[in-house]
Amino acid sequence: MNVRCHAAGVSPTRLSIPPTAPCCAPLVREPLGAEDAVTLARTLKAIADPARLRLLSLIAAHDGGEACVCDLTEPLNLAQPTVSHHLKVLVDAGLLTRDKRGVWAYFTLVPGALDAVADVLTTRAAV
Amino acid sequence: MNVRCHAAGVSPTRLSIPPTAPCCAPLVREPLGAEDAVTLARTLKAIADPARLRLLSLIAAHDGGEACVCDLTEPLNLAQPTVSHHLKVLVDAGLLTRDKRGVWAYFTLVPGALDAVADVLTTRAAV
DNA sequence: TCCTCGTATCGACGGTGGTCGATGCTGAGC
DNA sequence: GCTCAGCATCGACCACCGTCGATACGAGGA
Repeated sequence: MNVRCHAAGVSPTRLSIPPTAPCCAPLVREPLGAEDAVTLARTLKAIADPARLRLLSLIAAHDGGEACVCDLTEPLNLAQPTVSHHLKVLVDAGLLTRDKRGVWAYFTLVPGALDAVADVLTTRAAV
Repeated sequence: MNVRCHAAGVSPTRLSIPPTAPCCAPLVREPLGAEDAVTLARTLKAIADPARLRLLSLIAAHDGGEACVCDLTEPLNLAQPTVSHHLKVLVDAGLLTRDKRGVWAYFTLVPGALDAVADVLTTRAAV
């Protein structure tokens, strides 16, 4: 039903995004400052929702690592405004990029964004 | 002011806790199921708060990797019931352990709990 | 026993967040 | 021009969450 979304098949413009550093130093190395805590919490709040976690997962697993809203509404069983709202939250958090091509809006994971969050949470020594 | 908290100096009982696996497979490998998403989101919601992030950080950086409520109230500039509430949330999420010795309650990071969350978020190949 | 201290629980308040229907906007096609 | 499809925004509703004062509980000491 959503096949035609990708039938358009415009060649995607690959933009190189510098790996985002959402915050600060590893959580367990030194006491977290108040401001850093707010910043990191803001990013984590964006991920800490079942719908948004599934959105990230669905987009990552989708063909080409990108998906439009019409691909995501059905598997999440949510209304279109709700999905659009969640996607906006993820974009504002720097975890997704929106690429509007024609009528469709394609969303892609920002490379390194999730990893940066994971690094802050890791208690093991960094690579 | 809080020095006497640790003046008691009871030898801590080191309990070996099996590394907790909060959820599931890496987020970006395969579409996340609805139930797994709820589970993971519950854990992330516990971390996605400035006060709780600082609590985790303060406890990790504290002497012996443990701290009591009286150590945490002042640096967070929060009332004691609020700190106690946040600690309860973290304990319920499996991120902290409460060890009540006498009048004081000592909190410790659950080893591997944060790492498990980080692993799910990581997009890189696991070690 | 009574008192004190550290902590947990309760109740209430205000703020925030997830959800949806209705509506507006913008390309694509006729 | 008009219409339609895909998406964003708005407004409203309801639930949940963070915070605090008041209070209860339990252990230690006088």
